[in-house]
Amino acid sequence: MEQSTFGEVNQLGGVFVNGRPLPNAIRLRIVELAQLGVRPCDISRQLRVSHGCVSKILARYNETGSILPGAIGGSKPRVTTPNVVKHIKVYKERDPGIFAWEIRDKLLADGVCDKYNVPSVSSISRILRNKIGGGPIPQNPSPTYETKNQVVPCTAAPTPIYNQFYPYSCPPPSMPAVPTAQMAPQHHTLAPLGAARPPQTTANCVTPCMMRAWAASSHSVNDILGFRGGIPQGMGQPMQAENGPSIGQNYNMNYYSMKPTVSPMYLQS
DNA sequence: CCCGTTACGGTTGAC
DNA sequence: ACGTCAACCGTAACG
Repeated sequence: MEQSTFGEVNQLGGVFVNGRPLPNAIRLRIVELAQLGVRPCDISRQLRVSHGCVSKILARYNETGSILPGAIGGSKPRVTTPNVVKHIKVYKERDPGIFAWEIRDKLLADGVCDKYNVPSVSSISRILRNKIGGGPIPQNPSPTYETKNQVVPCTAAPTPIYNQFYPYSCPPPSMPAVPTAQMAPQHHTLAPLGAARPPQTTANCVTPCMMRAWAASSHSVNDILGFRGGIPQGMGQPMQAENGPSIGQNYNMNYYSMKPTVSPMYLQS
């Protein structure tokens, strides 16, 4: 976008792009160094990444097994699925005077939704207004009124907690002014840093990234690995899918063709 | 000195 | 087409 895409320089002399994740190669290097026993403070200095960032990336890796950043932007998955709308419609038809909060309770009671994915009262009202045409109904007497900070992790029946594919977007792992020698390619067989990581189950195992499982950003894989035709940019060697149990396994190769137009932040002006 | 946490200014993408 | 919103980002600073 703007010239700021070229990056800023932090106190350690490292280059970063404000608001954007660090390149994958550096994230990977952070984890690798940590596994070699390098202290976080030394990693920070060596890679010229703030210690807070090192701490965050390592903590996340320990927790989720993934080095990748979370999905930026987007919205949570819709809770007003056709099924939910259908039920709301039925409730409204059966009892035209029903309150939105009553519908909400009913959705819970009937098992249509659970507490995590039940629409908010305002959402229900909007559904009634927009999709059913029932006009606004009172939300008033609701003690459970909530429209904000509604956590909707999609735990309803068969919905997986984690995305099948790593959904995150990330710039390609190339970064000017960072010595590529420091990002010397490794054979990535990273083990968990701690004991907290759940075991990997299959070669295609989904790394449990709790953060944003809903945003299946279609350009994520290209972005994540910086793949253009299969060669990761900024990496000395291609990162193969079979690399280790924890770094490359989140991606489905089919993703590569989903959205050819990626935004390589570190390559564009 | 080390490191976990968080305010801040920023980007992103679905709605 | 565009604005809003809520997610995420890394840095810097604090404790």
